[in-house]
Amino acid sequence: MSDPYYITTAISYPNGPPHIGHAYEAIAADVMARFQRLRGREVRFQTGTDEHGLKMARKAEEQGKTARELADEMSCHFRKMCDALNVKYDRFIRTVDEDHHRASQAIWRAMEASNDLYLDRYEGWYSVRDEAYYDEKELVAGESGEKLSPQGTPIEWTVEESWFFRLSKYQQPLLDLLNTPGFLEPESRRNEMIAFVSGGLKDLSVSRTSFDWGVPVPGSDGHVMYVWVDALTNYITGLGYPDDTDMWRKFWPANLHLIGKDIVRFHTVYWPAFLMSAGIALPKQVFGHGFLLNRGQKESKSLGNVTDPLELAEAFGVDALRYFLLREVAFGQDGSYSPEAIVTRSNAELANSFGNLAQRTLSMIHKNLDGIITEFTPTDDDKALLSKVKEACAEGLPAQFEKLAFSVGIEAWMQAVHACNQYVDEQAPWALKKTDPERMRAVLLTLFMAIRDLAIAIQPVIPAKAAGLLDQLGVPQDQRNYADLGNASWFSALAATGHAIDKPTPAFPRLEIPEAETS
RNA sequence: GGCGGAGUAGCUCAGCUGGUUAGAGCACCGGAAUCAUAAUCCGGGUGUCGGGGGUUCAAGUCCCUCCUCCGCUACCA
Repeated sequence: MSDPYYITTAISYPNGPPHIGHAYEAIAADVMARFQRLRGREVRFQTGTDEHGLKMARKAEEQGKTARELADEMSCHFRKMCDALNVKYDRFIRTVDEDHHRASQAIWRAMEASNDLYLDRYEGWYSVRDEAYYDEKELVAGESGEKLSPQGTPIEWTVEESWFFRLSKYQQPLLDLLNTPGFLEPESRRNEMIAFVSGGLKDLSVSRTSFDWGVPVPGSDGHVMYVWVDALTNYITGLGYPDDTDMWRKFWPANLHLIGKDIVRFHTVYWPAFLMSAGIALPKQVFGHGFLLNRGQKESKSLGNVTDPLELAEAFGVDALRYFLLREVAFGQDGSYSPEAIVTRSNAELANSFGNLAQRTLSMIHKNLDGIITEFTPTDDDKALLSKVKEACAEGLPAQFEKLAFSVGIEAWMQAVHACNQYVDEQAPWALKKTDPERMRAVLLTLFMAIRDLAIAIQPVIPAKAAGLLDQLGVPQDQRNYADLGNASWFSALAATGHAIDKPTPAFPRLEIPEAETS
């Protein structure tokens, strides 16, 4: 058993095309998944779409389609986005999948068996858009005096029979859970949820009769599950629940649910309560990341500033986008992005610092050593550099990534890149070429070794570019894990093969800021 | 209304349990170098650390108060 690691993103509600926030979460999760794989762990990474609910049903109606047709069409966009962004999931789950219905009904029965579900009436003002009921008191007046939800969305008086979940019963266990160090991060979210649960919990309405686009409640005709019950269940569906599969035994409980800060409550209050009720182990960690703002502003259709993540990827490259998102924004906090910021960051760090380091080094090796990698005797300077690089790559970056502090980890890596450029200037191999060719060789090959470490370490963030660079170096595919950083003999092994590098090509071309669009 | 967070160099932000001249990156200015993707390296910051008051030998770092912004949450007439 190789230390299994199960990570999930939230499943996206596909009532519109994917936006930058979806891309951000998917990329962050993918980076973590790749990171853990490269650490030698057996990883399972699941993402997908949450397709049930009244909003989807109505949207389909508007478009003259069946809900299923709309779901098929929209879900596809999300899957394509993942594929385009090099997000390598093991399963792209859809809540319309047959096994998901089965799992949802199974967890329902398990909760029912615990006597946590009961039938009652629910009536009140219901907002379809918010998927929530409101008290009369909460309503606000619209422009023409009509009643609206606090969010300003239309509401309608609704009376329905509904199943309720005894959430109130789980107040104390939930508080204990939330107070468990590490369960909910970042800390600010933890405090919010503790405050919320401390304030008392009301039982939760968990079924609807007003529409049928959902998972049918077993043994209760006319009821479909409230959207969050089945949505959250996706995390265990993907492992085979309710069957006692190998995957289930290996990967549950999940190591990490990576979600947006807006749905922390569902994941750290409702979901654990459902699991406790059903007698299922709880996920080890939930992390609520921040939002990405477009030049400091939230994206919205009305502002007309919605960005298609695939356009960004196309304009700047997938890896540059991935690098930017994880490097620029402190994970857990909100962040801001703009084409200029992406270009600036990518050029400064990927093109100028790291890419150029590789290019200048490999170019000199190619020209002055015929590209041939050979053994050499390092001096103290060389050892000092390699030691610093190794520390950043094998310890600094991994320690931070483990804590989901991606930007801090990348910064540690960047420090090592700077140290290499500094070393190049100090050693000035171009001058040694005339005075001491043997020393020049040692310097260039020291850099060669450093670049290999740097490329290995940054793989989770920029997988395609890093692989391209490792290919240029001649590092075998199966020797690119973090553990290989500790392998001191790789260089000798490579030299023994008489390996010679080809004429290098720049791995990270400089980007240009696109012409300002007149919007 | 309550709880919590934030307000630090032009911009984005670090600054743990209070302690030498408050830091980093970007941008900007000057210099060096010329292997490299006009890339690199070195040097350059007198910032009312949101305002005011207080505690202390000493406060960005603690306390009070006010202002602004954000998050969660509640609700009265």
